[in-house]
Amino acid sequence: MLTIGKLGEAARVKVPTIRYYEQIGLLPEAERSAGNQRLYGRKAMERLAFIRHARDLGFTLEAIRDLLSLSDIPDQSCAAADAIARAQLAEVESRLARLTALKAELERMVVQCAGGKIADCRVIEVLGDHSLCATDHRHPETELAQ
Amino acid sequence: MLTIGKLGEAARVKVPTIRYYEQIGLLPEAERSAGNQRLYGRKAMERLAFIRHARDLGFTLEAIRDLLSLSDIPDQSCAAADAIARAQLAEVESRLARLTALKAELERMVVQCAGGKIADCRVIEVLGDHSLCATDHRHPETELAQ
DNA sequence: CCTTGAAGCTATAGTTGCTAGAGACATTAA
DNA sequence: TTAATGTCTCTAGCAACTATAGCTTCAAGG
Ligand SMILES: [Zn+2]
Ligand SMILES: [Zn+2]
Ligand SMILES: [Zn+2]
Ligand SMILES: [Zn+2]
Repeated sequence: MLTIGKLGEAARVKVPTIRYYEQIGLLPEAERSAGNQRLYGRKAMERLAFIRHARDLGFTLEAIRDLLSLSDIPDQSCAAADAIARAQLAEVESRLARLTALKAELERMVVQCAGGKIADCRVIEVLGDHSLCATDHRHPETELAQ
Repeated sequence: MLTIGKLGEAARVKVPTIRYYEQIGLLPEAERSAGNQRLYGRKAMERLAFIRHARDLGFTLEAIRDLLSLSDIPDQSCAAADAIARAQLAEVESRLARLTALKAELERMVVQCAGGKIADCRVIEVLGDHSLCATDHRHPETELAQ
């Protein structure tokens, strides 16, 4: 059995994050030692590794919650799990598209500035006027974090 | 003079967001009508458009605050502004690199799954074991939102 | 002139996914 | 034994908004 610190080390997850996952019900309540400290076995370790890996791949905690529920029913079809992964892929692709446009605009701005005074700075100028942009990079609707 | 609603419409910024920007000091306190409602002129409009455009390009509010301060001193060198833009470009490039790796892993997962039962699902399997991944896509350090 | 509905006001709390602190108890090594 | 580290709970904070509640103000129609 591992203490929370050892578990965090093993899974490369910070201790408060583990407690947070327990608090929101993503990890089950841990066993406790005589002195009330959390103790973890191999199952908890695997579950945490799954969460960590899915987070590294950009899945939200909600998606991970669903994936974990699904993974508990081995006999069921994996269509739902695959759908979550495909949705995540689509999300990543849309962010990629957006970031690619941003990169182009930022490069243009930076390259075009001759580096004189603020009054003539192309960076400031472009930021004040989207019509100087080459692409329409604007926020389409709600695109969230990561 | 525009009411907050008209300003928001014109700049495509939601009304509560405008009030929020004022609250955090990104926009100056607006003039008020006899009935205590905010009124905006062309200068406020331009400032808000600048903020909105910079946000669309992924700049943080902190960076925008600095850019706005700089833009108020037309005689000074634009080196600092250019540096902020270059830092933002670097940030976008690093996010792009990470997302590109994520996309590859997600595609691999989704393609490899034959679509049977959860017990045999490649998506679930890979999420549980990073060593099945082709690249090291893991969170390097602190990479923030957008 | 009056009413109704939309738009505005303030203040507070919620979102996501953590992270940081305070103050108390537990465990471990010297 | 004592000091250092680890763990406990609870609360608050981060970015950048968004949503709600309960009010006041305004513009248009009858
Ligand atoms: Zn410049
Ligand atoms: Zn633009
Ligand atoms: Zn599958
Ligand atoms: Zn992996």
